[in-house]
Amino acid sequence: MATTIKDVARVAGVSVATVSRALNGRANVTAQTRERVLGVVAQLRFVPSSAAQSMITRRTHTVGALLPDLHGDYFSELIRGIDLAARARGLHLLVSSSHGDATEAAAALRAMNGRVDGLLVMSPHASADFLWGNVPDDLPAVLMNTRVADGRYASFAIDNHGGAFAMVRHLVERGHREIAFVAGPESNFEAHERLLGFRAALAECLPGRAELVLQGDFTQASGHRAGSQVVALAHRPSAVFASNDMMAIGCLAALNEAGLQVPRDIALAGFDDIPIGRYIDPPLTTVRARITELGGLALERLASAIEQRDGLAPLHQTLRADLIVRASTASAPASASPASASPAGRRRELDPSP
Amino acid sequence: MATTIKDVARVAGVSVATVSRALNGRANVTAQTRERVLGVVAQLRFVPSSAAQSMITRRTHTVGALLPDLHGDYFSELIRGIDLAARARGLHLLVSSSHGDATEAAAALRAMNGRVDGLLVMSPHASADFLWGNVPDDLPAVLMNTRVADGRYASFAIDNHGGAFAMVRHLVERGHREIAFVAGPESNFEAHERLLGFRAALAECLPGRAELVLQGDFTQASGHRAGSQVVALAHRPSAVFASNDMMAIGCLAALNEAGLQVPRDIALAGFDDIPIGRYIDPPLTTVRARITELGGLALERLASAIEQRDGLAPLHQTLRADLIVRASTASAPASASPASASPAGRRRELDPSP
DNA sequence: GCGCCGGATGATAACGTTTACATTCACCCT
DNA sequence: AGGGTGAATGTAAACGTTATCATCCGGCGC
Repeated sequence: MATTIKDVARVAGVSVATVSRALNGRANVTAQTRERVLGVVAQLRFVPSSAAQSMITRRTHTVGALLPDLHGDYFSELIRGIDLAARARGLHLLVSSSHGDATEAAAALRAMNGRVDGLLVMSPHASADFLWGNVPDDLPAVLMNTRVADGRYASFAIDNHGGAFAMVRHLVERGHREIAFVAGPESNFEAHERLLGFRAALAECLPGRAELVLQGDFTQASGHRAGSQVVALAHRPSAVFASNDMMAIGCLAALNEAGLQVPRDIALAGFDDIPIGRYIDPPLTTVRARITELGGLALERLASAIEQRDGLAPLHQTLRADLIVRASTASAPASASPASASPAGRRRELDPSP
Repeated sequence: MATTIKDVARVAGVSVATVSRALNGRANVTAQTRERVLGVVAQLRFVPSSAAQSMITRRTHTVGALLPDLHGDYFSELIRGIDLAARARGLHLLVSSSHGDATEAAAALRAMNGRVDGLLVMSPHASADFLWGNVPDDLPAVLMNTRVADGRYASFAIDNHGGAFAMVRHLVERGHREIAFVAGPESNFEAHERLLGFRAALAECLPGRAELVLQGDFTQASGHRAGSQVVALAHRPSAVFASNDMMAIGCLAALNEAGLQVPRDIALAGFDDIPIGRYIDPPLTTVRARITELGGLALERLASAIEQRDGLAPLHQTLRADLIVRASTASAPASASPASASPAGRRRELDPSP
């Protein structure tokens, strides 16, 4: 039987109201009384029941994060960004992930109801209807990397399209004309955007070329398979652009196993800029998706939506995705004329930030 | 103003007690009544207030996880293991991490009070006193990879000592006589255990040799620094054993930059078996720390402690850490005689599991 | 035919806070 | 001097559930 505010009141010789006021730092309590109360609180090791508190204040000081998965550096960084921001705001973080289908995601969403003051949603299942059906109207929510763009929710996204576009342009500038693209899972919004960016760039930079798209699912294993497929092609492309770093790394392994050297024999690029990317050999050219920042921004946004219920405008913000050129696309292919050595306005590997 | 159980009762024309019974699947409710109630519940989109529920039942159906950090694959896998097991048990997961010092960790611990039914603790600050002072006596807790071994809490740990020992033995069998060890942060319990395992193996397999220990902090960057130090050594060791994979990968980059080839010029080994390890070039010999499993087991254990309050015996369980031999330690150093080609009882890279 | 039994349901008291409102009391102003 | 003022504190009503006990009612045994 845990100690309650009544025990504190009794021992301190005051009423429960005074204890509550002293604890919550209300003004109208004598310094002397407050001190006595706080002393008793410490002595009894009293901790207010957050259930009772949130029942009456309707605040849980907790936000929920609905994630599709937890595999790999990507989500680890995302959670880290969210957690950091949440801690700074004094909010707790309830995570829920690994739900295979929409039904499971809906159940997870519903189960969070009442436990959280707001919701951070990153889910391939997050259609507008889905959210509307499972999130109470008055619960603030912020979307991350989803296709939902109606006016109801604020949302943040990486510029997947622009990033993919920039990467293709970079490869073309390096002299590549045959670029294989390793796609992510078809149902995934980000994967789709990256594919569209690839296509758009292809249409603009290499008009008329047939596109070479290999199917992957964002896992290293699928990248490895794609790499093997590339090796087996009769007419081998001079560059492979994997739509995330994990697949690029899997692909690299397959290429190496086949005796191909990157970038001498074939160029390789990824997407995300996961920390590991700069430590593999060769360091991976990629697109920096600032995922930690994405998580942090989304949480900040959610926090202010929670604080001032009236609600800010449900703005959609896209985070720039910068091209990071490293050694894996270093030299032009033998068949092509060397491109300009160092295009301006391109980011080199200078910054020490993770 | 959310709908409450009273609204449901009013609309369904029954008492709140009956609604509660119908919702909780109690036996003594007519099928007809239950159906009507459930119909109204669906119609009103009623969701019970978990605050009110947990206030009276004293159950939150939530467990808290206190982690030291969230960087990298290690924690990502740990959280995944915990989340998977929690979902299977119908428990929610409240994560808290990134607390630099003991004071912050204590605050995090205290803030979880009342929000969770149990605690999963992995913290370098988790001394016995620390826990005793900040965790209520009646709150079940399970420790992971900590030095606390008194009888109060159940705990799980990776066999860091045994894993490090096995790795050194493997390297010695491969003919290595000069093995550099890249240590983790000094305050970290796991890092310490791995160092002790290294020392013990050295004492047994290469008695009389001076040990070569480089300081690291489990980050890739520190591994890179250690690699540079190794390169600069007048008398270069024939193998580097980094006490986690991330440092090994950083180290690999430094070795490559210096023109050294692994394993031809120098052997390299890590610890943890993070997923990325098998996709780098060369694939990394390492020790498999089954972290996902660790998280899952710890949660299972906590869940049963929560269910039957009487409390199981506070047993301590150590998870075997298997040696995984890959290419990064493939060939014997030029100076040594080739060891037996394939020592029995050693694990080869066969299994497809992550 | 009457009392009893047991299953369904209702009324209501918890649970531990916060907060609106009431009370007390010292002090000050006219 | 007397009433008004305002700060400190107390009282009690919420909050939305669950659980305990009471009540009701039909059926059944004697």
